[in-house]
Formats: sequence, C-alpha cells, structure tokens
Amino acid sequence: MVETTRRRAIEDAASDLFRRNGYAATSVRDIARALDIRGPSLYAHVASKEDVLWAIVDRVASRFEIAAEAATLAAPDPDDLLGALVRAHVAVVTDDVGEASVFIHEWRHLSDQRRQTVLERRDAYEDRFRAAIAAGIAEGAFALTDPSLAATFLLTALNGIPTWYRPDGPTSPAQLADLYADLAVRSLTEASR
Amino acid sequence: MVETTRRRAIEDAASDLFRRNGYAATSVRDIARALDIRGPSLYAHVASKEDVLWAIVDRVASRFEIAAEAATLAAPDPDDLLGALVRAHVAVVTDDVGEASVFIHEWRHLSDQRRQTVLERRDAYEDRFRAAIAAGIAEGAFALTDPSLAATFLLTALNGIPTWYRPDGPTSPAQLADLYADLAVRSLTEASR
DNA sequence: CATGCTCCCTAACGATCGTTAGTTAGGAGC
DNA sequence: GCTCCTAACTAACGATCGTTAGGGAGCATG
Repeated sequence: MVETTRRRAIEDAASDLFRRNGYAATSVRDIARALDIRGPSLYAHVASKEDVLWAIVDRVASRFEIAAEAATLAAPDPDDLLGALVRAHVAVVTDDVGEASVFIHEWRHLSDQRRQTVLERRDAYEDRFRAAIAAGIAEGAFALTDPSLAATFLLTALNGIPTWYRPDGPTSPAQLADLYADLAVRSLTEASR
Repeated sequence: MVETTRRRAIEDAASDLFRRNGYAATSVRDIARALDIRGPSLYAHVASKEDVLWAIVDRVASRFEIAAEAATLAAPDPDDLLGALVRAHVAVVTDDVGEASVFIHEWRHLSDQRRQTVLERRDAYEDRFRAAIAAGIAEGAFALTDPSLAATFLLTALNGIPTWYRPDGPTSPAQLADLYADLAVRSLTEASR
C-alpha cells in the first residue's frame, strides 16, 4: 500500500537497511535481497547507490522544512513557537522513523556537493529553533541562555528519537510530541524556586 | 606525548577515522596510512579491525561508568544527583570527543556478543539517570513525568555532543557541563508560572 | 501480429576489502 | 658474534564491492 512505484519500494527497503546497518555497511545486493531480486537489477531503477541515499535524504529534508514552515505560520505568539517546532519535528520523525534516521545519520556519506547542500538546509532549519529561543528570551518567557547552544541541546535530543523510538511501542506519536514539547519548553523556562 | 605504546597510537588514529567516516567506511589501510605505514603492518599490533573498535568502545564505556559512579558517591542529595551525572557525562565526552563519538555511534558494528555486552552496560548506565529522575520526582523536586522517557531525552541530548562539540570552539568543557546541567535540571523542574 | 515498456536475469569488469605468510632491518642483552 | 625483540615490509589470498553489458520474459497498446 505504501509503495506506489518500484523506485519507492527500493528506497523504503534501503531506508530500513541503511538505518539498521549504516550506508557503508549496506551493499547494493543487500538492498536487492530485501526485495527478492538480484543486485544488478536495481540499476534499471536507480543510477547509483548514492542516488538512493540522496533521494531519501532529500525527501526527508523537505518534510522537515515543510513541517517547520507550517508550524511557524500557525504559531500564534513567540513562546508557543518553540513548542510548535518541537511538535512538528517529532511528527516528521515518527511518521517514518527509518527514513528520518537515515537523514540524520547517513548524510555524511553523500558526495561533497550534496553533503554541502544538506549542511546548508540543516543550518537554515536549525536557525528556526535558534530564532524561536532568542525571541522567547527577548520576550522574557525564557531564561537567559545561549540560544545557539540551547537549540543544539534540543535538536540533538530530537534527532536521537529514531535511535530508540519504535512505532509499536507504548508511546504514540502524539504523546511523544506533547512530552518532548513540555521537556523542551521547560528546559528554557526559569524554575519556580 | 599522548601515545605511549604503538597499540594506543593505532587506536587513536582509528578513533579519528571512525568518527569522521564511520567504522565500515574506514579501511585497515586507511588507519595505517594515518600512521605512515602499510596496512598489513598493523596486524603485528592488533588481531583484527574489530579488535581496534572493541578496545576503544570498551575503554570509553569504562570511563563513563567510573565517572558516573564517582558522581553518585559525591552527590549529597537526590536532586543534585541528576546534575552531577550530567556534568560527569559531559566531562567524559569532552575529554576525548573522538573516542566518545566512536563509542556512541559505532558499537553496532561489533560482533553479536560484544554488542550485547555494550547494550547491557549502556542499559545499566542509563538506569542511573532513570533512578536519579525518579528520586527527584518522588522528592517533589521534579515535575511529574515518565522517568524513562525523560532520561532518554537527556541522554540523547548528551550523546549528541560529539556531533557538534569542538575542543577549540568558544565553549570550555566546564562551561558546557554547567550549561547542560542547567538545561537538564530545568527540563524536569516545574515552571514558575 | 508487431512494438515498446517494465522488470528482471546471468556473467563479468576492475577495485578494494580484511587478512595471512614470509621476510628484512635495526637495536638491546648476553 | 649470537640471539631475541620490535616494527616494518612485499606479495598475495579469497571475498565482496559498485557497476556495466547484453539478453529475455510478460504485458499492454497500436
């Protein structure tokens, strides 16, 4: 049901293997085996192994960008923005943990040019978090800290989700989004005592 | 100066390469080249490529355990314990970012038995964080949340440090430990409003 | 019935992988 | 001078890597 084209089925199988064993430790023949075909047959559908990685990374990057943009537009005021960004991020990750994991961990195996592109897009994405935190501090809603370091703290926690989250576990994506948004906002909010 | 034995020099060079390119994408000849020798010469010092990875992972695991144990013994009361654990963790990571990164990311390339050992030790280590959080909640110092999920949130943030921290950057290890301990404790503390 | 499209096959290419075998050069201790 | 140790070398092993070439089966459209 999920896979509409053969190409997409290949990317899904590759996602799963890349996540479990890493890009470098996954051979083209491994991917083919998961689809019950032979290695060389893949090349009727993809140009190269790296192309498959790139397709996955590129798609997930877009998903993060679209979700963050929607959250930014929908957030009523600055100190809700950070929570909205966290929720959006969790939603993208939980929507397809395998692909998200590949995006987060395997992009460094891309060619120089593509890796550079990913770095730039990632930096722009992280800027949204830094800006949201800076706005919250300026507004007095958040405690005084380095927005850049706080953003990194939160983003690494968010990016860690694919390393442990399983869709069939006890926590639903919605619950996880709520819990992480709470932890994130609280980590920036002055304590009561 | 750092390297006392040839064996250790190999592990240091391997750490650096494993961190930058990953274990699977690093060849034995790559490691040798970093030491200005030929690939097969390495086998006078190490039994296998995996042995090098294991030596690094095992040593770092011990460092984490020792640091956490010291923090546990030194922490005066429960709600200081979490901060102490965070500080200890940051100290271990910043002490050798390369090795820490290898420990965190490359242990899955170990053989089944060794991987299992790492998993168990890691689980015991994470239990310290879960227990500290649970104790803080029981004491009323922390807000009501799932200790396990909160611990995962914090540990993934901590484990993300090697992906971005550079010793020659603007933040000192001590500063980073303080900032992260603040963020961690605050993320579990009820907001003032 | 022919054409073309999708999908997969086997065989094989050169490169590189981790590793083994056997050897050599230099220095320390008797 | 002989022995032993450390540390490196070259040559080569079988396996596997990503990829290319060339061919064939099934099916839809004209």
